[in-house]
Amino acid sequence: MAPALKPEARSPRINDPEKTKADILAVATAHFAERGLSGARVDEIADLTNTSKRMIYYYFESKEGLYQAVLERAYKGIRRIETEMDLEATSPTEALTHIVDFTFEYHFRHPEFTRLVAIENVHRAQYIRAIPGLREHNAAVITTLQRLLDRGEQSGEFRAGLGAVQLHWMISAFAVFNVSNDATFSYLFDFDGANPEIHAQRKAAVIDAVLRWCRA
Amino acid sequence: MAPALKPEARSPRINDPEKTKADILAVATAHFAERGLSGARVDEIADLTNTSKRMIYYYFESKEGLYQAVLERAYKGIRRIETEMDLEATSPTEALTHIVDFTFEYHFRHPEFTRLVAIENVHRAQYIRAIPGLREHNAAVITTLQRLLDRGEQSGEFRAGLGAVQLHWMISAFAVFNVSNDATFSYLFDFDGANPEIHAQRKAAVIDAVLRWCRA
Amino acid sequence: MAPALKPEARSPRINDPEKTKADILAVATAHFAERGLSGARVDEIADLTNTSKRMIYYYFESKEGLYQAVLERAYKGIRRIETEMDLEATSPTEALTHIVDFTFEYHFRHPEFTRLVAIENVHRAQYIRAIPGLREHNAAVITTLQRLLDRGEQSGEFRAGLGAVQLHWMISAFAVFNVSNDATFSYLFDFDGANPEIHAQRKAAVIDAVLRWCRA
Amino acid sequence: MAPALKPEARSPRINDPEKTKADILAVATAHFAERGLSGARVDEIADLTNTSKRMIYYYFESKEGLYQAVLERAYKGIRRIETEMDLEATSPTEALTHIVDFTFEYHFRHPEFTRLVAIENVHRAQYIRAIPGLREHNAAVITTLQRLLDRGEQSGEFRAGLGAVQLHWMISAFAVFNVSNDATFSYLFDFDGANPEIHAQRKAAVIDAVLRWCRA
DNA sequence: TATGAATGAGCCTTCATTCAT
DNA sequence: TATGAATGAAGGCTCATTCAT
Repeated sequence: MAPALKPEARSPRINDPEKTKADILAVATAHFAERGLSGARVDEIADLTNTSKRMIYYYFESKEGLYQAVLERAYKGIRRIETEMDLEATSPTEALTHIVDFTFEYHFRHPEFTRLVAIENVHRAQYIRAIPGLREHNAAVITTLQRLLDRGEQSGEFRAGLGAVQLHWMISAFAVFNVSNDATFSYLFDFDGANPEIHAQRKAAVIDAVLRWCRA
Repeated sequence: MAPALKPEARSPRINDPEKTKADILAVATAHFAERGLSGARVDEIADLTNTSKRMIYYYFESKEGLYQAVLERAYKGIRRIETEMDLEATSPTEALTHIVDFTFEYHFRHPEFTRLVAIENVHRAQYIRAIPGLREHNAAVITTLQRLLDRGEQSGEFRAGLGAVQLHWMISAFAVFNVSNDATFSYLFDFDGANPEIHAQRKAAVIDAVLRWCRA
Repeated sequence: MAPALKPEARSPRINDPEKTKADILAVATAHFAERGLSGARVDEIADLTNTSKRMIYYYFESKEGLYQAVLERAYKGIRRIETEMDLEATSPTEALTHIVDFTFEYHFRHPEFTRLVAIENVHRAQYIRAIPGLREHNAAVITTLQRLLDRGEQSGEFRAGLGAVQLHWMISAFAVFNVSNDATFSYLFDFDGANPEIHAQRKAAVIDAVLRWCRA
Repeated sequence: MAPALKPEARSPRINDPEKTKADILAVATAHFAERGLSGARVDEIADLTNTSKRMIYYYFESKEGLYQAVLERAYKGIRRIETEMDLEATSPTEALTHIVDFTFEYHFRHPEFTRLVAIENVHRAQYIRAIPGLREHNAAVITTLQRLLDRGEQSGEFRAGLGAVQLHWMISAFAVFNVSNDATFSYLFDFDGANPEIHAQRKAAVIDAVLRWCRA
């Protein structure tokens, strides 16, 4: 009988489910963000992982299951941070400035998230529908903004009749487009969004635009 | 015995290169916009065509060649119409309103174009680089906007120091995001961008935001 | 009605059957010799031709028909020159030297012919069987050699019992192997057969070997 | 109801990498030798195998990768046997006789090897360049022959000034040509190399020719 | 829990050849 | 005689997934 190989001689064996899953998710997030759902390759993801391809199927059942898990984790990221913002302490204008700044920066610093959202839109939001609790959370964002608009209206800083959803839409448009369309835009207009100076200018313009839209 | 099929009933033999190419391009545009580059299937495109799969390779050499041709045609569409706008005849404010309105509507009515741009961004603008003359045209858009900003500054309607590229960026952000992220946004916020009323409101808000950003 | 294009404006039109065929054959010879029968591409041959692909089928019926025509022309080349040799005028040893020298040089200077023969052997001599009169000619070569061996035996220069076919086989082995296996041999032994000095030495060795084999 | 197939009756699942690879290599060797690189069909090879086409790509990556592996294995065959010859024990003449005989027979009994070499030459030795250690081994053959020539010169059996590479070239020419050009030669001269009597005669002539060339 | 081996279905592409003019 | 357009069949290769251990 052939003697069994010593564990040390074999490829690293993790044997910690949570770690294994986290490892796969991290790799898959980068890969899906880079290549899209159909462009991604399960083999490539597995190769970049500390585990084998089989484990992907063991934990996530299918390529699409993995993609869904990736989406879920990505949305959890922005959710967690959003809820940490303290907006009540400052003036409405300051709070709004903070929100726009934060949103813009978050997308800029998490391009994988922004790209995943773009990819998910190519698939007509087919997969986020399976993520539980997602809509509920986002309702919370709207509530927050509505409260802010109300406060601003009362203080006389903001004009009346503004919709919280429309405001969120506007802020999102800027934050998302900045990342998701940077490739074509910076190519077509020699206007590199990754350049720190341009980034700062653009963010200032965006904050300015939102404030002007809200101001009384 | 089965009677011989009439020529018209058989798989049509076109023998008109332009027609054949146009047919393929039309089908491919819809298909790529729907599925993305990697998600698209050459077989499916061919099946929806009046010709065979072989002709796709005859005229476009590869799946990517076809995709590039689709992109080129799509960009030509918005280019042609843009150059037809007469902006000199009206006041700066009216002209700007017209531009924003038009851009917003164009993307809304040509979701395939907008989706193709999103898809191309997933691929880091890799394929539009091969389209000749694209950047030159877009430089023209900037020139047009700059002239408009200048006129507005002289007439006292617009404030000084605004950048034409930044303005174009802003308008594009709204027009593109409105279509490309509609799936996730309308799902998450029950806010259907295809609804005519919502569409009108949103367009008004967008025009408003741009004008307020420019106004002196 | 669209006016007909002037002849000058179109791609060169030969309209001389013999010239067209010769053009195709020349291109095809080089191509088949380079790539083999299955490796050759009708499209590539057509592209290198002054005519169109359709003409290949018009004159040669099929890829294999063209290949056969190429083989036939190649064999005609060596046949014509062989019959021009005057071997009767000189001594048997001189005549044999001349034959070996000539055969060795002919193959060396017509590598396409030698390569075509190698390719035809890969196909188990399947296509030369269709060339009329080929075997008859080669019988002539044997007759010539037999006469030479007889003369040599009578003059006492050559030993008795040598077979003309075996002699031809030997000479052919050297002449053919020198070209057809040069690629592997020169790679494996750093022994470039195309180098003039090596070529001369090798030819001398070959002539020497044949003469020693025949000598009484 | 149809009874379930016994495992043995189903498409065999080997699960033994070495066996699977060996199976593929054996089939592919015969197929490539028969059809050439471009003429070979991966599907056909797969069909003759105990595994599926997919496994060919699993182990050999591509058709060319398989072809390379086939070449490597074929060259290893002749290498192994060559090194087993004991040449030091006998007289130079006997040793040389043995080498020529052995080489001639080896090629004759392994026509696939000889044909593969011919095919590789059609491809200008493009693929053997990737086989590691091949040239080093062949250098060994030359060393062996040189030692033999030296011994023969000292014993007075061989003449001086003979080159080992040229000697190897000559022996190879006979051994290779005998197989690789048998199809055309035996067709053209009604001289079937596979006939045992002719084979024996020819081998004798070849040994004779080589010895006469070397003899003092 | 973990893995290397194995696979069927299907994808992109190419090829020799023919049709319409 | 000549040509560009068109094509069915097949070829090489890849993919997500499952099996045996």
